[in-house]
Amino acid sequence: MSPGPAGRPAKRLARAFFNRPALQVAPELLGCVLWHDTPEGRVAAEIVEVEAYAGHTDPASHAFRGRTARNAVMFGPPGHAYVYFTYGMHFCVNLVCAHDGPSAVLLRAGRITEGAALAGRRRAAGRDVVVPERNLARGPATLCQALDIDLALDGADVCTDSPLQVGRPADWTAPPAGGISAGPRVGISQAQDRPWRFWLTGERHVSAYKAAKPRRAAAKPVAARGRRDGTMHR
DNA sequence: CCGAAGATTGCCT
DNA sequence: GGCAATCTTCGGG
Repeated sequence: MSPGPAGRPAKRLARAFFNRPALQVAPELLGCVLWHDTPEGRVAAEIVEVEAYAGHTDPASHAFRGRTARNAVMFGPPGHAYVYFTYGMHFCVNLVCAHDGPSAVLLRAGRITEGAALAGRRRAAGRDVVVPERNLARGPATLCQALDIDLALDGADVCTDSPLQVGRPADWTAPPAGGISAGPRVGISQAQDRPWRFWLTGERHVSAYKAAKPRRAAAKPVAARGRRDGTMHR
């Protein structure tokens, strides 16, 4: 038993919990609590929305095309955090599942249960705004910002002592009282038909669904490409 | 080496 | 609803 967030004792999830297919683990993470201890304090969140990503059989998975420097953690043992950087400014966090995948569960949204003031400061990030409680961790990148999760935690073992922990509250039940919903994953352009996104039905902290929309290619500059010396060509 | 897309977010119209 | 921001990663030539 590890000390969970104040007022809501949580038992740390064992490695065996993660040593299963992501599709099986994903819905069971709903209602569990993720927390990150930093010098500033602790921020904890109840997980309300997740997505499962399989390995070789899932074109939407980062691991689909094999191991690279970025996704290396997904190819390692279960129970570790796979954190990646995307869109030039955002982080997303996954929990690695069964080794024979590789597979992982993306944590998409949470309800802050401890450290809301700190989370709010991080989310405001210098802007002169007050982030509504509902939006503190409503989306994979905002969840990471609220909990200060970045590449320093890539590979962190959440099943042993690490600043990042995941626990199951003492009052956790499966299925949750309100039920679980499933639907297509957000923001992907491959395998959009697989209903591998899971969320707590009716939970207000679940992110708003946005279908993947291909971005128009950036307009090419009028100046010719491939010539930096001003040479014109036709 | 270069180009294009990306498991997104937030501001603007 | 459209799209800019911002840069890493990856695949193709």
